[in-house]
Amino acid sequence: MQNKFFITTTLPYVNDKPHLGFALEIIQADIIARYHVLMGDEVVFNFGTDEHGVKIYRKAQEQGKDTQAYVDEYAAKFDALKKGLNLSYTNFIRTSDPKHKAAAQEFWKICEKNGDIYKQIYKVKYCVGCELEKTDSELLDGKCPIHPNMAIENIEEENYFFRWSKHQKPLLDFYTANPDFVIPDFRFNEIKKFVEGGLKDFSISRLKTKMPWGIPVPGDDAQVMYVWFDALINYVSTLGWPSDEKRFTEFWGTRDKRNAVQIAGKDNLRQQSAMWQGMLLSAGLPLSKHIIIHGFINSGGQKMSKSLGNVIDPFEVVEKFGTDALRYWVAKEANTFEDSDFTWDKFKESYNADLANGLGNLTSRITKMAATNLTEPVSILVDTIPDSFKAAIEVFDIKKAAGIVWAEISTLDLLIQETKPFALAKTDPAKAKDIIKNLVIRLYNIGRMLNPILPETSETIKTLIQENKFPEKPLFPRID
RNA sequence: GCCGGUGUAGUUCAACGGUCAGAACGAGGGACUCAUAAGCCUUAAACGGUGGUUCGACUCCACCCAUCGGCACCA
Repeated sequence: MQNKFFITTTLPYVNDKPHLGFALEIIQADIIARYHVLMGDEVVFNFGTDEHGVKIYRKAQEQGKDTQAYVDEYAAKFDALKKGLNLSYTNFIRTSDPKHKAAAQEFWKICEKNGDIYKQIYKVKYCVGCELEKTDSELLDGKCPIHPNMAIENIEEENYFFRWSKHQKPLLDFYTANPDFVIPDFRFNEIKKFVEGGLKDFSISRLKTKMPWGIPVPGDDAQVMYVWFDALINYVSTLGWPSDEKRFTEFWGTRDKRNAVQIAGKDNLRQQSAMWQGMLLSAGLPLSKHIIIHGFINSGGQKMSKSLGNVIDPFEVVEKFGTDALRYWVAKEANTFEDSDFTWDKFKESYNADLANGLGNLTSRITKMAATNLTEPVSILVDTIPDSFKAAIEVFDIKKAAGIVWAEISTLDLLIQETKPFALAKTDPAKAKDIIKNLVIRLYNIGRMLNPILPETSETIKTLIQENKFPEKPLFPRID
């Protein structure tokens, strides 16, 4: 039976255009998803947009737009990533989708029935100057840093709470029983420590009068769901839960065979690996299989920020150097689990070394020798992907997998140098042909390994080999 | 403040209680030419600091310095 594979990114919040950090996440997910397709699995790869919440509501009002029109516009921008980054996602879910809304309400009802949702007075600190609610961590000596001479008001409102505290023990037991639940391990330690420290129930609704843009709480017209509660449910609503039980079970898995792989940034560690899992426990659904946590991308050693002017736009990379150049950077140069640093200079250096001088040049020299010396295309009988490559991707270590591909590229360059087929062609054509055929086969296998990482380049290489042609133009021209 | 991580060549990363601490990129030199002045060979280049444990530490311990992250409602 065909293996089912499910992977999802987090849903970006639609208050800004896609940035390089999110491109990293979705390209990583895409590489993993494409790998599983290559291995013959049936894959659901989920992505979409998180469209509720007060920030979005305000932003739409600022721009004088209807909220739905505003989110439609942003959803389209994010969906454009598919083409720009050559993504293979199968599902694009929007939290404003009626099916998602219905799923969120059903999820709520189950949690409520199981005694995990209750009403309580919720105290919020409010800065009159900002006209915003503030958290303790945002305050300096109990005052708003922007308006230090204005008093912070304490507002009380009645909200629904989720009984997270009840699930502390089950969560910890689950963590212990599944030592590879969160990847990498240092993030797992972080969340374990956090949960061990005790879980405080969190608020999962807001007054509709204050925040009209949200999913109505079942049975209470005065309240809407807080975005977190609503948004996390997309991971199951995208699979048709609760109505399509078969599909849900196949891809999300069961308690005995959990199947859902989630990828998220380090700022999402808690939400994905503790809050969401607590919600799943409450709803009686299987937990996720893996939560993969990636780092952030800095630029020149500093956080990207508009004021520093060091923000890197992923589309600019794509426009200048192509989609595969960006995908290459994410896979081979960026750290898979730790923070990474992007600068144009370093990008160009590695592009020249690995894509122009490495992969591109190797493809040219081998296909040129093949086209010159072989009368017909080499027939590829077996497709071989090294076990080490498979092992790396199966533990989501994309950078390691990419390293294996580039090690093979170096090996072939060296092999050409040592066996000199270009010289042998003049003295011993038969032997030269054998060597060239072998090089072509090994190049083909590089192309196959590149299928998940650089889909377009992979296809180009395979086509050149199948047609016994060489590239008219360099695959990756050098950058000066 | 509390907890945790990190600190190795110009840069990004490895490794190990004990042969000259590895690699890649970058830099210098060389021979070649199938290829995108690419590839190959080659040279130079590093263990944050102070003590301690040990026959012996980059690797273990203590302290110091530097740096990063977490410490709950921030999507």
